[in-house]
This record gives sequence, C-alpha cells and structure tokens, in this order.
Amino acid sequence: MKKEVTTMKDVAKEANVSIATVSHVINNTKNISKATRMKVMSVIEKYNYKPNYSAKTLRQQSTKTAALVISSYPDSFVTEMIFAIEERAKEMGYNLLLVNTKENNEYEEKTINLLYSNLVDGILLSPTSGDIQYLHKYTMEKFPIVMINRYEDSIKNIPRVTGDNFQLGYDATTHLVKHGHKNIGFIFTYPNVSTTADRIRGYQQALKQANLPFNEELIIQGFAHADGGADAARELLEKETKVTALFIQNDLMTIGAIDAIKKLKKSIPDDIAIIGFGEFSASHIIEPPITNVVLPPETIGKIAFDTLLNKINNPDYMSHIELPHSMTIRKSCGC
Amino acid sequence: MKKEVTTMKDVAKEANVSIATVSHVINNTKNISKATRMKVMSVIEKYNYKPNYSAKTLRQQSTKTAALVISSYPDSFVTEMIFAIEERAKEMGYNLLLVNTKENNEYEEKTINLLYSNLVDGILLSPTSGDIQYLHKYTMEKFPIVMINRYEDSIKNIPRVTGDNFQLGYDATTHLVKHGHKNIGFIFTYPNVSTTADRIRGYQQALKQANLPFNEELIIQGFAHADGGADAARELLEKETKVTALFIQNDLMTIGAIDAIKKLKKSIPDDIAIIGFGEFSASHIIEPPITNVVLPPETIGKIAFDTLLNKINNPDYMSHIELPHSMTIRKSCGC
DNA sequence: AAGAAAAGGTTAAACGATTAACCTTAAAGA
DNA sequence: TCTTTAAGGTTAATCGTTTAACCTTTTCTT
Repeated sequence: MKKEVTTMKDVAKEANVSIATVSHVINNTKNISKATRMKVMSVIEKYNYKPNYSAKTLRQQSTKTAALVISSYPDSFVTEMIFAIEERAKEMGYNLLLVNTKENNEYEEKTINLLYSNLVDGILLSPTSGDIQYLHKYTMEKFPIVMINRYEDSIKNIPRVTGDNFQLGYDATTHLVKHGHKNIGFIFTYPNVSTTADRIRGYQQALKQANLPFNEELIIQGFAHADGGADAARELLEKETKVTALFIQNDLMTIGAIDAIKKLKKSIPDDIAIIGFGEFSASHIIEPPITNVVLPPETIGKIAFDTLLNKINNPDYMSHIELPHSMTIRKSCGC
Repeated sequence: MKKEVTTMKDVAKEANVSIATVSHVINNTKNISKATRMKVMSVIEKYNYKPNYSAKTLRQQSTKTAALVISSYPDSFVTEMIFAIEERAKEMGYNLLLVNTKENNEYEEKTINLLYSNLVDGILLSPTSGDIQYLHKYTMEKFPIVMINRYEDSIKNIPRVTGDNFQLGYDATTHLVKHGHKNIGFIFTYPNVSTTADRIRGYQQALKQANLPFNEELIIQGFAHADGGADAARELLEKETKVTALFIQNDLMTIGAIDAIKKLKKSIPDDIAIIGFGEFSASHIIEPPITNVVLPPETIGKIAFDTLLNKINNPDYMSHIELPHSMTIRKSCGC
C-alpha cells in the first residue's frame, strides 16, 4: 500500500530551491527572504504538503507522543482522567496513545515493551495488580515512566501522582464511625494494588482510633461493575457480620450495591449507610443521593502529564505527589 | 534529550554479523542458521534491544497506528465504543491515538491535518457539528478516513458505520404514541449532526403515521450533561406545550431531566413518560428505571475499525453500514 | 573604502531500520 | 562428476527529514 505523497523533495523541486530551504521555511529555523518563503509556501499549499512524521521523529529522536496505559475498566473517574490527560497532552503539543491492559499483566509487559521502541517519548502507567517487577528494566534505562493512581513501592526512580488514599480511607471510615456504625463493610475492586491497600490502612487506622475491632470478614472484593457490587453487598449482608455501613470503592459497584440492598428490603441509610468513591452523573439523583469521597480526576491527570514531561526533559526528575480528596455529603451516609 | 539507545548497528557489531542479518533474525524474513540466530538473539536480550519504530515506519511507509477522533464529551455510549475500538485495534496489531476535539471545528481540522502527516495510517472520525467540507481535500487524496456515528452526506467516498437512527427515532416515538402521548418532547444535544437529524426525521415520521401534529416547540436542544438535561426538561414543562412524554438523546441529560421533573413534583411516568438513549450503569437503578433505546457501542466500534482496515488496504473501498438498535423497556415509559 | 558581520542559500551527512541484489559455500540431481 | 539449487550471509540503496558546515552576496561599521 504505497501512498503517493508529496515529499519535501517534490516541494523543493517545484519551488526551485533546495530541500534544506524548504525545511527552514517550515520550521522557521533560518533567515529566508520573503520571496523564497512565499514561493515555497505556495507550493506547499498547492500540494497540501505535510512533513513526514516518522522521518522527522527519526531525525529528532523525539516522537512528541505519550502513551497512557490504564488497566481497569474505565469508570467515570478514570474516564474523566483520560480526557483531562488527552487535553493536557494536546496543550503541550503531544499526541496521546491509549492502551487498556484490562488487568492483564502479561499484556501490560508486552505493551510497555512495544511502546519502548521509540514509539512514544514516555508512558503514563496505571499498572495492573499483577507483578510489575519487569519495570526495573526500564527504570534502569531511564525510560520516562510515571505512575498514575497506583504505585508499587519496590520500584524506585519512578515518579508518581496519586490520591492520598490512606487519608481518604481514614476520613470515609471515620465519618461512618461518627454516625455510630461499628460494623463497616469495605468493598474493593482489585487486591494487591496500592489504592486498595492504602485505603484499607486508612480504614483500619480509623477503627483503631475509635477503639473498634477490625473484622477481616468485612473486607471483601467484588467485580468492578454493577453486578459485582450487588453480589458483594448481598454477601456482606447475608454473613453474620451485622454490617450496618458500606464503603464502596467504585461507582458502578455502588449503584449495584444500592440496588441489591433495596431488593433485600433494607433501607438506606437507616439499615445500611453507604459511602461511595468518585462523583458520577447519577450520584445526586439516585435514591438516596450518594455520599461520596472523591479525588479530582482532572487535576490528577494534568499533574501526571506535567510530571511525565518533567521526566522526559530530565531523566533524573523525581517526585511523589499525593492529591487530597474531598467529600460530598448527601443522604446515603445518614447525614 | 538524546537517549543512548542500542540500535541494530550495535547489536550487529556485538554479534559479529551484518545489520541485515539482525533484521532478518528479528523479522524472520530469511533463512538464518540456528547458531547465528541464537547469537543475535542473546545480544538482543542482553541489551534489551527494540527496533526503532520511526525508522521502521519510515522505511515501510506504514505506521500501524490509527487515530480515533471524537468530538463530544464522552457519555457511556461513547466510552464503551472507544474501548471496543482500542481492543479491536490491539487485536489487529494497531495502536490507537485518541483525540477529543470537543466540538471545536477549527481544532478538528487542525487535528486531521496533523494526523495526515503519516502519523497514522487512517482515521476513525466522529465529526463535530461544524462545517467539515475541508474533508474533501483528504478524500481526494484517498487518505483513509471512516466516519463513525455521525456522517455528512455531501462528502463522498468516505465509508461510514452508524446506527439506524431514523428507525431508532421512529420506534421510540411510536412507543410513546402507543402509550397515548400526543405531545412528545424531543431533547437533543447537537444540531446539524446526522444523528440528531435522522432521529428527528424518525420522530416526525412516527407522528405523521399516527396523524399527530408536529409542533416545533417540542424539539429543543440542551447541553450534553445532567444540568443541560434538567434545564431542557424544565423549559419544556414550563412552556404551554402540554408535554407528557420526553425522548432524550443522552444519558447524562436523562438523569438531569428526571431530577428536574421530580423537583417539579411531577411523577414519572404518570405525568411525564421518558425514553432515554443508551444503556448506562444506573439505567435500571434510577427511580423509575429508565426505558432506553440503545445502539451497540462495541459492535459499532469493532465494525468501524474493520472498515478502516479495509479502507487502508484498499483505497477504493466503500461501504455504508447501519446497525440496528434495540429497546430496553422499563418503567419510565409507562409500560 | 576596507573589513566584519549578516542574510540567504546549498551540500551532504546523519537518524535506524528494510530489502533487493549479490556472493559464497554446501547439498542435491542427473 | 558436473550442474543446479538451496542455504546463509553481506552490501548498499532507500525511506523523508534535520542541521552543521560551508559558500556567496549584501549590508554595516568606522
């Protein structure tokens, strides 16, 4: 599939100048007389000529493209983050490649490997919950990678931007504790992931501080969609845990859980109080309106991209940024 | 920012073979003795060598990258479509570049222009509602573009895959008519877009068939988010239109509209019946559960990508594919 | 008016692969 | 045994830019 496309050579020939001159006109990299410039420009216009990106890249060793590798099915938090990153990339003159590894560790490694082939200048990575030790290879070579949302402590030299998930878990739990709850269920999506671990630490800390016992049975995993939330909620309610409150880490799951609880003829928040994670379009419309603890997806996205840019421009750049959460109080928590 | 990266040359030197041999080993494009192959492989392994993508691309004139250019803020329909496309691309050995033009026509043109620079092999375009006549330039050059969701009739030679939006509008409206509604509001997001136009034609056809008058006041635009839906619904209810049913073209707007209607102390579906567009995670949980007319985002995405592949491999390829919708009946329509 | 500096161009060497064409040597056919 | 064919490699051209180095010619400086 050979495309017959105008090249710089063609333009140069038609305009009766050298290739170098054409390049200089395009990039404004040398003084060019108005006459020549106009001549060249008109030829460019005439043939709708565009410089070949690969050739440019090959010569300049910079693709002006970044990749965003996410792992989970995108809920509204992730979706908003994605588009914030896309926008920021655009602003900074970068293109964005999107890859979803769907929590497939093996595929993730293959992807990073592929991207590493000078396809992109750097990678924004929200890693899978699997083993990501293979990343060491890249940090050694100082290939620009920035972790977003999730991190892995054993891998040094990778900057990251995440939410302050410990505090988030702590605050959400404390809020429920203040409403008098003693048996608080915690429904998460992926284990072995920093987000989950940090929030659970916060949860435990809050209980400890309130002199409440920590019951492992109250912490369970669910699939990251509505049905998964419903299943998890049912499981928790049917166990002998006397659970009276739920802290759910995913918007779709929250929706599912609410549905399931209603179907069990329990009232929210009277029988079961709920705090969800992440603001989404239906948060305030669902009955009852959902209290959420939220992280700012746009801010995280933009800062992450800027961090990546720093890392690209300075291979030794390092930072760990933790963004604070906020809480949107509505009825589902009992307030 | 020069990266010191191993090249094929380095590998060749270290393995004591020619560059060509290394290339042949990597691409399996010639008989190579087992001994040499192993020698080369081990050097590749040792240096974690990856072929330079730009060089490869430059030589082969194919980037194995496609772009998805969407225009609107992504609701769940679009989000699911995006990831279906990303997955399909992956399957077919392509990378996916994502661009959101946010309904900015000027930016859209700039984007297409940029992408055209051999950055991608082809573009999947869901165009803005603005003037897209500039596309003629590209169809002339047979640059592979496929329209997705939206199309523009005046631009020939561009394949497209969309929903059968006429039928969708017709069926949704007819359903409401059968419930006895005579004044059916139609809330859309973007005017001058084929999706909207086709659905309105369907709406009109349904009214005509039922001998109902067409009242232009009942068709209004709203911003594509929850507040926009709320505003539009209020506007319609406050007008002297005696509206008793609403057909809303966007999930967020539907959520907003429901909220607004409830706040006006009207009951759904008794006072106002509602049919939304697109299935989303809260569809069945909202009170009342929402009746939706839905298009299959994954199918549209996958078929669109395959169509683009066809177009890439055969510049004369042409097709107009219309996917059928389905309807998920719940309570909001009065059933 | 002489010398220096600026303006406006050009030449040619990269950048890092792929691949047709060529060259040996070994194996197979007759 | 002689000729053909296959196997295993290499050389060098090519893809389309960028950019340092070089060369004229014009314009300043003093």
